[in-house]
Amino acid sequence: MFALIDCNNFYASCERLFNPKLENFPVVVLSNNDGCVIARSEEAKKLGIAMGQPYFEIKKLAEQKLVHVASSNFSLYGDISQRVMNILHYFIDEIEIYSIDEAFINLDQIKKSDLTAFGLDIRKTIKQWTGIPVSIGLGSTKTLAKAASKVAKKQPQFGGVVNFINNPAIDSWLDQIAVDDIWGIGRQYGKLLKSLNIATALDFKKLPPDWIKKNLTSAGLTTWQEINGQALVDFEKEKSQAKSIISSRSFKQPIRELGALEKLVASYTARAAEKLRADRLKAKEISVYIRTNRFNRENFYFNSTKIKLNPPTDYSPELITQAQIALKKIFKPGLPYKKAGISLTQLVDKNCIQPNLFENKNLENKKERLMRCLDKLNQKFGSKTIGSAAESFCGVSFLEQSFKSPSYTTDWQELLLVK
DNA sequence: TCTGGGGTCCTAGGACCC
DNA sequence: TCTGGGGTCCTAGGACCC
Repeated sequence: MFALIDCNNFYASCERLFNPKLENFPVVVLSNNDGCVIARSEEAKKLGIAMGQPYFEIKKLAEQKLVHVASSNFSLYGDISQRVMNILHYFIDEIEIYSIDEAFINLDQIKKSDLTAFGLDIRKTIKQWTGIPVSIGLGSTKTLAKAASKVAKKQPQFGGVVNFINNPAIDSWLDQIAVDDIWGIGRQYGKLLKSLNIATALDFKKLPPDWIKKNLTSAGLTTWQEINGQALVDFEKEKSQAKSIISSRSFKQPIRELGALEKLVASYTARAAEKLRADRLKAKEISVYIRTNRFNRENFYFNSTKIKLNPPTDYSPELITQAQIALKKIFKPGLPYKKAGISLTQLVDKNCIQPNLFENKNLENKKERLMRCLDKLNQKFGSKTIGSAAESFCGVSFLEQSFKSPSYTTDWQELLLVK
């Protein structure tokens, strides 16, 4: 038995915490470069603003309807997320943090007769201690718990907690959940299913498994089994080791010069390398990609290439050197590039690496100490305090964030002032 | 004019082997 | 004219998640 705790409209709710005037007003949060809408308050949803909609499409509406528009403030959201997760830990030892705004708990470890009341208690405490509203769904599988949390979010009469465990009405609720709202059914499968008149989670539940396997592959079959009450997706109490680390950005204005791209790729690589070292991993492979505007079909250019790293490394200068070599291989002069990114793949535990017979132990130790020093300085004095000259630090920002709220809880300079 | 970022998993098909 | 059978491994692309 599982419960899913899901923060409502999380980023929008975070923006409200320190700006209570926004309560009952529409709020949206934008992606990087203030490009797309990535979170909406209930009021904003009611205005018809869609998830992922480009900001320029709703700008007029937002002005007319006094929508509060916020650029994304991930240091704030990350910190509030931690506070919510800490409260869950207060109730229970083991939680599975599924995303920045969601966590599963395994109810088998709860010795309580009334699980719904337990959920209500969690919800009330999170709201009281952080100000963040959450929805909680309980189910005999993770997929059912997810579905229950959707009902909890949409049906206020349940006080934010819906229990599907031993619930005789479960099928009538599944009949009210759109098929593409099921965890594991996305846009493409949703389209396919709807074209066959399979509109709700209940319709999906009744499909023959062979058909699911054939058309939605094995992952789809797992979803079907979970909807039918067979728990296949395990509770994961330990965070699994990362398999890849990605760092990429779109540019507000297109970039044509190789030099500028080199600097950006270097800084993305430095950021990914920092994460790599924080996770005590090394990479066996680095890949780089660049692309032009994907909404301009005629002259679209995308290319990527990868380079093997032997031996595996977490040393920023080496990674940056290789990233720039890769970039030069795929760079075509004169194109208006809109995005570049790098990814580190084939990650291995840094302590489980076959050493090179001819490696210079002394030099390797020096490199490691240099990286440790770099990470410490950047931690203490702020990111990008020091770094590789290849990153330029030229002061040119390619990122636009016109509506960013202060980092109220993570930066001494930006604490909330109280009169 | 303007369109995010960071992940995981599965599968078909192509390369290779004998 | 006609051209086997049984494997493994890798990767690109496509699905999904938040």
